[in-house]
Amino acid sequence: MLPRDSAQPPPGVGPVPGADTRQRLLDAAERLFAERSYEATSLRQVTAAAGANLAAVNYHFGSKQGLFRAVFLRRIEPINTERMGRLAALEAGEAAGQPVVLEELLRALMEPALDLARQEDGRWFARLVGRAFSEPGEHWTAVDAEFHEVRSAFVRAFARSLPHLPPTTLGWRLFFALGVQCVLLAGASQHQRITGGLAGDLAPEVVLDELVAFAAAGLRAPAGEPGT
Amino acid sequence: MLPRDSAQPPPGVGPVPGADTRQRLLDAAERLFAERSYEATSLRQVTAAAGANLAAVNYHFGSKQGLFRAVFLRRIEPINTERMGRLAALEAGEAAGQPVVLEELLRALMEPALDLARQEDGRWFARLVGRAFSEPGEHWTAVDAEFHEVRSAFVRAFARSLPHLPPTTLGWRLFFALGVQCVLLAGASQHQRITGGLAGDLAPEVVLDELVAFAAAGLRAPAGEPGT
DNA sequence: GTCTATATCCTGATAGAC
DNA sequence: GTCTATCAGGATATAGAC
Repeated sequence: MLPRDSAQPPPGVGPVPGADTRQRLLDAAERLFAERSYEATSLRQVTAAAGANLAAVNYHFGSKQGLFRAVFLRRIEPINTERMGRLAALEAGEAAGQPVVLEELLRALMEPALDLARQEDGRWFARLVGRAFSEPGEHWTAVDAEFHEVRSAFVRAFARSLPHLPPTTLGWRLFFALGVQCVLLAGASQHQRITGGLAGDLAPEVVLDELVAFAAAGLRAPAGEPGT
Repeated sequence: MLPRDSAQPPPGVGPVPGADTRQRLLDAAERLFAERSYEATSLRQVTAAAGANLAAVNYHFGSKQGLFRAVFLRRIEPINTERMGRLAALEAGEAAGQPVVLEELLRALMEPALDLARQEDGRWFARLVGRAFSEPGEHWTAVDAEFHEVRSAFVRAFARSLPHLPPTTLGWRLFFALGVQCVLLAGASQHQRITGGLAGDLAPEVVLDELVAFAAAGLRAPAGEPGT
């Protein structure tokens, strides 16, 4: 009997004097899960930051994992929809005889997520989702299915775009390319520390260009590089 | 008055019937911190896995963070020593007129850590250290200083090896290159899931080659890639 | 829908006997 | 060095009044 996705108060009513508890819980949890981590964040911290009651979490989301799942689904669904739309557009052109340029495929995959990172209300989520790659925990495996469709569709598209690569090589390079994207999402704010302050800040649009250029060059690297 | 690094029982005595509690605690904590996470691991789980008493953690390491720090330092110091040694060798050749090849610089940085990942007793630590890049938490900032020396030495070497790159571009690309390494350390076991089973398993030596080839190509990508 | 109050359990840390 | 026992507090989750 949880009001999962139902019964928002009628729109256009104005400030809604305190009715959007659900929304405020999602916002607060998103920020805290990103800033600390899922395990390090307590429901007490979430409800305090949201100005809500402790019991509200269980009422609206059933459990802490349910809260995490809701935080995650709220933002990943639009992103994945946009990714699939862009991929479909590229594939339509491909069917019409226009071969897909690797850089455009990378942008179709990465730009929707990186766009979020530069919007004020999406920065926390970007940091959070960047850790999906490497952070262990049940909260992640419980939402892993949301990646499947996009992942396999893009893997197929990359395989068509790089037909000369042996499958195992392609697999590892895609792993690297997806990994760089996640690392950027998770840690862009730390890059100054990591590179020893070598680079100044870069405008976010330029960072996307850098990311795409780096990943494309890596994917296109000559195969069979000799060792030491 | 903690026996931080003192008084191991005399070597050559044999099984040491139960005297190496400290070592067993480090091993158990390393595995659990890597498998779950620092926050998700309780000291009770650690001591149970180590066959030790709960109070032993506080006796040997002072606190949970002290335990983490000890787990970390035990392995990172030899790795960083080897990295600096290899870098010094490359720089000696450089001073003698032999320019440093980018791939060799990358191998000097990455091979010591990836070697660990393929040794039975280093696999857990590899997974753990791979998350240093993106995982938040005080336990990480408390050991961050251990990276400084190696980081800045290699950043300078990369800058000399890629003199044509503007500093900001170099900064981002190094961020990406270091990020790919961490992603591989943290998630090599997950790469099958992520790439949709496209790639079979690859022998670890070959993975290093793939990583170096990918990162080198990314670092050398033509600058000023045009946007969409 | 929102609240108070509470149940149940686990957390890191410590005191002090052996 | 290792143990038992325990402290003080925080964790998730729920029951039930309003």
